[in-house]
Amino acid sequence: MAQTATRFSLQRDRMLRAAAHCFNEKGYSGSSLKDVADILGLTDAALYYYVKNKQELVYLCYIRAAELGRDAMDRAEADGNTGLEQVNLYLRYHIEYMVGEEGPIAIMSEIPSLKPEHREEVLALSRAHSSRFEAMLERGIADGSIGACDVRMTGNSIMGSVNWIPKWYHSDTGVGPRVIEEFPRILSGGLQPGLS
Amino acid sequence: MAQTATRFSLQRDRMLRAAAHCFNEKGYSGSSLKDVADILGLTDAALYYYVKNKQELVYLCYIRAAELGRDAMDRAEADGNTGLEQVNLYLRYHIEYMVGEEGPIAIMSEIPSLKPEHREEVLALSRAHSSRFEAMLERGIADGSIGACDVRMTGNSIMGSVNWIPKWYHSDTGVGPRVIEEFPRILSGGLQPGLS
DNA sequence: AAAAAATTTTAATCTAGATTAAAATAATTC
DNA sequence: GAATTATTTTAATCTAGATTAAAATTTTTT
Repeated sequence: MAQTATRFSLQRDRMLRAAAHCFNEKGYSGSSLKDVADILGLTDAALYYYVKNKQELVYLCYIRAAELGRDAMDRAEADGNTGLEQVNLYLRYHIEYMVGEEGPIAIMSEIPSLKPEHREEVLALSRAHSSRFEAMLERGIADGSIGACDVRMTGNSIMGSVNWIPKWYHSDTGVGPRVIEEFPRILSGGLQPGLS
Repeated sequence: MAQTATRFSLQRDRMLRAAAHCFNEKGYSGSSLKDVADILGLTDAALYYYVKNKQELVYLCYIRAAELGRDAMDRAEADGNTGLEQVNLYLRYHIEYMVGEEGPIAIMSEIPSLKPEHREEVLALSRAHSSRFEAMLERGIADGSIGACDVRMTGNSIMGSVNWIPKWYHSDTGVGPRVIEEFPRILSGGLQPGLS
């Protein structure tokens, strides 16, 4: 999965996680390169050794986010049998990435402000991800593990919920890593009583 | 609800909606005052007649968002009987605001980059809103309309989903206003089959 | 441990876009 | 319709923070 980890690629990866942290916290504009550099104990200028400019930094964060999302999806499809199982596994794996060692993962909230080529590329990845998720839902409907629903909207709804996690999850505040267990249940189980 | 609508307050309201549109679309940084002004057919400098600076513009957008959210909550508590009914009504009302005449409503994604006083004020409103929603869930658990769950996390989960709506909802693309009907059902119904 | 390559810093610039002040126009009041 | 008040524009500034180039340091290679 990871191409031979050189000093360079490792440091760059740390950088992407630091950037994701800042962007999730204070937004793209709100985060200066100095904010990111501070986390790494570097000077802002040093970041330019790893990326061409700030634009590219967000872009790379988004690519990284897309890759991890895809990875979670791949694993879920491999490991789950029914559509519902796959959905639950996907959620679990993706959330594990978000709140675990690999995290934080950047929220793709500013795709429109990327430059055209980058925007198109990220959008394509993002759409592909949504499509795969919708396909999972359809699979579940077909095999009877999921009730009939508008997969487009259900997908949007669940993905939105997932995307927002970094906004309220901070390992420090009481919530802790039980998200990993709870979250898939909440989303796929709904609020109905008597089903737990 | 609306204090006597003067020319000034009407124009300012238009301005807040234009700003919300830009911010939701391209983020705070990504949106220049010129972007906002263009929507209104004004010059960027003209905006300063209505707000002190860009900071205050976001701040006001967030206050407006909080007020509309509170309003939806008030109405839901008044109109619904069981906890589940209230939750569903709240979702419906809030989403109606988002996608209807009052919309768009700014996504509060950059609270941390507000200046301290503003940040505290908005955070307080935001927390109050979450608390009320959690209280609704507890009410539902108590009256048996909602199954036992971690209200904190369930609240975060559902609110996240709602907050993300403006990211994918655009009246132009196929989705259309059926969100209003579908969304509450998806969130409170979950994916289980045989319950529709 | 000297030489070469990789990484980081220092110290400038450079720039988009926020902000301001004064002038111009439009709306309202008398 | 003249005077007053409200709104908008024009034309400058002003500034944070991105970017760059050259020098300094650290790491790796031989």
